[in-house]
Amino acid sequence: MAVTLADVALRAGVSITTASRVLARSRTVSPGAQAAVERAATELGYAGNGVARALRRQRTDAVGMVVPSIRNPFFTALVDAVERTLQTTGRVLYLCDARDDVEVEARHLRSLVARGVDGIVVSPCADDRSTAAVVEAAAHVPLVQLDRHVPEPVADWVGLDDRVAMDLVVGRLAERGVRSAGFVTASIANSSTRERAAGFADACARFGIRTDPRWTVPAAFTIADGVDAGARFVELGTDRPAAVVCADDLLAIGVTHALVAGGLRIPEDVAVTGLDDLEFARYVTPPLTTVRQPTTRMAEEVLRLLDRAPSTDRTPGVRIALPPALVVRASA
Amino acid sequence: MAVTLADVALRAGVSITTASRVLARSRTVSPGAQAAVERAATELGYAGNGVARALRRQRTDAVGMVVPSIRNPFFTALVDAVERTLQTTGRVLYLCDARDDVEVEARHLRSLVARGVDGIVVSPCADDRSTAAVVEAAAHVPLVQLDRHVPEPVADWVGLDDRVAMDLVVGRLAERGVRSAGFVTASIANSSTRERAAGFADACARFGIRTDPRWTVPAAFTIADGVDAGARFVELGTDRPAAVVCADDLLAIGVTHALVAGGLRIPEDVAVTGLDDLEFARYVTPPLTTVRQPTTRMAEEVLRLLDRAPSTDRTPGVRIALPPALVVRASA
DNA sequence: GTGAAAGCGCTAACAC
DNA sequence: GTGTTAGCGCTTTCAC
Repeated sequence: MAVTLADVALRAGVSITTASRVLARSRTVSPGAQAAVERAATELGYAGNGVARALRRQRTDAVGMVVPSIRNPFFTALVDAVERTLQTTGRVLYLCDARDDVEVEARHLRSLVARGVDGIVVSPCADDRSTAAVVEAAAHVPLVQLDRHVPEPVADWVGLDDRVAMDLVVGRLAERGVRSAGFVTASIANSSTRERAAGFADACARFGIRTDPRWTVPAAFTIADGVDAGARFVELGTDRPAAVVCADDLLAIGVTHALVAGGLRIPEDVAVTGLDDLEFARYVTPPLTTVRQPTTRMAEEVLRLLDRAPSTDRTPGVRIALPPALVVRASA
Repeated sequence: MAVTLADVALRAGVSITTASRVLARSRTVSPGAQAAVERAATELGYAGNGVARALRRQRTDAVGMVVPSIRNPFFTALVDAVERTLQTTGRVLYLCDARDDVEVEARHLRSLVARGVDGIVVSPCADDRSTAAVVEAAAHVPLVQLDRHVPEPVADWVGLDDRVAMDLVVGRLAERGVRSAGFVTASIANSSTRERAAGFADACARFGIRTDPRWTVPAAFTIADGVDAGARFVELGTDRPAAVVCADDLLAIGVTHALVAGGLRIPEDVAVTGLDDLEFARYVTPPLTTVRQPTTRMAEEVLRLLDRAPSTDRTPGVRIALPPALVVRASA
């Protein structure tokens, strides 16, 4: 059996309460008792029981995070930022990977709630199909959405201003004299894909850039799907647009790969843009012109919202859209 | 306040015990009571309290995992594999990122132990400096090391047969007629770096490939450090080796980038090899020749060891080295 | 088949 | 400053 507070107290010759007080630093204790308890604890290898502690205190000092896919470097960057920020408050982060599956996502959400985390940060993998689970979780514990969000304003959200992002990208293309552009995105319905598609269309209209339904290629947020999409543009021959705007960097990396394989020069024959600014973006050939997401800033805002006292104005559905920054490299 | 079992029982008109039996499916209950409890539970939105449950049952059905860096795609691939395997047993995985910091690693390990996870999977970021924390955690809960391991045989380990991996890579180079090779690795002391360096040296000796201290470049497991290392080889001019063997794919990607930027042709002027077979490895220019780690197999073995009944022969320090597979692409 | 009661290990009143 | 007492919400004997 694991050693308990009672064991420590017994050995130190004090009451359980006193032992608790020194080990949890909750109140001042006489130097003698202090020393005795500490000594007994180390001698016994006392590790504490966080489960009992959590049950009694009704809090765990842990926050849960659920991301659509841990294989997507953008989300790991986000996780990294959240962890780093969280660490300053002495809490730990439990990360769960939904693996792009709403069922798995729902399971993780329920599990985190049941485990009594003090808060949840989630990027719901799919719009409406994620809604029920997010609403359910939000009913039990403070929850804020990061990057993606479900349609209804059931919980706060922090993410990128996708409209501005698309504006920056398309504006850059216009500046280069591009007059026609295609769009590659993930076909799954979620807030990111929707906003970016709409933003792309608007921006093209504004800058007088021609678009065409045949140039809108649905995929998933993976390099492999980007390769497939890129191949489609190669097949198009001279009917292809002067640029391909991608909804994220993974797709752009794949598209780039396929276009180059198809013998096209980037950006001379086709310009390519991404979105995220992954670390890899600068190491592909040619280096990717993209838009950077302010992940650190996002993490800070998310935790600020999460820690908002429940008493203060809990207007649910606060939306914080952070501004992106254009990163010009060689691809466009 | 959250709704408890008592609330459900009250509303269903049964005892707490009966409600518990229905909700935990622990014993058969009369159909009437069964229905009443289930109805009351949904009406009240009962979510259960995993903390109380865990305290009483002395288990959490959760396993913790600590990786050196979530920014390294190899570890996320590993996490993915472990999660996928774990899911089949109905348990959840809590992932912690040590961010290459032994202090953070130790904190996470302690936190997981205190939180009563049923098991821990850890890839210790640094050899000896990780030992104390790993030993401490292993003393409290079943623990197995994955990929990296601390020097002492304090806990089981599952990983790659690094010697064989280096043999495959160097053998491939020899096959191509390479007669001299440099080595780029992370300078931090851990089992992976040590084994791979030794394996490289041995294999070169066996295949009659010349090495040189000046060609051994220490770095960290990042693309950026690979770029720096690659630049060093460019500076070497004609003194450079005919091949650069990298201890992982991130380094190889960076080295490739720098060599190309330096005007060298790969593999004609310099061959480059990696290790891991990240998804990204096939999309760099030129596609990377590397060695694949059997992540799925690793995950299975890790969980098998973790779930070994404590009663059975607990010979600590079982080491399972899985065989790698050479993946030949254009870079070597 | 059902319920009363004990208790997992800890913290927080509340006395002293 | 210290200890006694009463739970946190649940599962599990043990009677009925």
